[in-house]
Amino acid sequence: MKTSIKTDYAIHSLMLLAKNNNEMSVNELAKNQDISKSYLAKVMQKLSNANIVQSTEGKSGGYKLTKPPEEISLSEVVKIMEGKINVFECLDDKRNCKIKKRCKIHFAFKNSYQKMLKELEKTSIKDILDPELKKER
Amino acid sequence: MKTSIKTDYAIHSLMLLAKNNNEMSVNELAKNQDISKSYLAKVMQKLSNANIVQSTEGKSGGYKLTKPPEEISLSEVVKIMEGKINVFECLDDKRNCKIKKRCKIHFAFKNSYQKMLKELEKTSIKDILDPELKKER
DNA sequence: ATTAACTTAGATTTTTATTATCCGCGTTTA
DNA sequence: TAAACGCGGATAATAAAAATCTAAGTTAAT
Repeated sequence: MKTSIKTDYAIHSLMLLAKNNNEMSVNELAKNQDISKSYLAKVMQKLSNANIVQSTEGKSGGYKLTKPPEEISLSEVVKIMEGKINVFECLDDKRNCKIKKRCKIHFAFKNSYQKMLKELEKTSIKDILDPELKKER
Repeated sequence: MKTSIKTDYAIHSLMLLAKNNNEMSVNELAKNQDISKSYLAKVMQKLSNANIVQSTEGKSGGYKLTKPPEEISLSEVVKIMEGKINVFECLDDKRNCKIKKRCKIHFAFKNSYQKMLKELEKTSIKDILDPELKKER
């Protein structure tokens, strides 16, 4: 059980946008992280659709945050990037669990996932903007 | 982000063992759930190695619980079946995150996963043994 | 003692999901 | 009007998960 690399890309891209007050293009973001540009483009699209970043099209376009980094929690990012999550198999429709609504396994896993998100709410993009690096210089 | 089907198989098998006080073979367990026998065999092996069930070999062998179902939490099962979990990609070594120990992302995700497990500790195999079915009859 | 039903463990294959790439289009700036 | 960008769909490559296969060792009954 792990998060997709998309969540990783998203978090690090948001961090870059937070550091750089300016707009950044996918190209810049990808180069900065040394990752696939076209894949990152998808990630940025998702963030854009979720209104966590704003895009400007055309030449010299790019992305910028729609709100200050302290207002973007990891929970929010995870929810956007991981999409509809089925922490327990039973939660999606592969096994046709007939008592889904009353299923206690379902209930327990759903709750536990909520607790996870709740914990992630405590940390914002600003919080993780490595202040330790500054200290070390 | 979701748990593997192995966790699903494990939980349901433990439930079956809890209901059936007797030993059950992989064959019986698989038929009962209508799933792959040889794959379930792997799952049961893991549970056996983790000492959550006990196996007896040879003809008329099978598995039984090593402790009462109220003492087996979903947290325990998840930990066994999902193995070393990387809720955040950064936690494993794909990206060579140099500051792992001090990384705040790492820290946040680790914590959130702990919260998830803690919540799952509250529910035991006994708890999910569908008492609602009994009520409805 | 031999057979049948079982667990164990490794190796291999199949299937599915994730990650990455590609392409054509619409938009903006120089 | 060309260059640099975002958008979104389609497709390909890769990796991981799930399933299957095989051979061995164990026990109980015949």
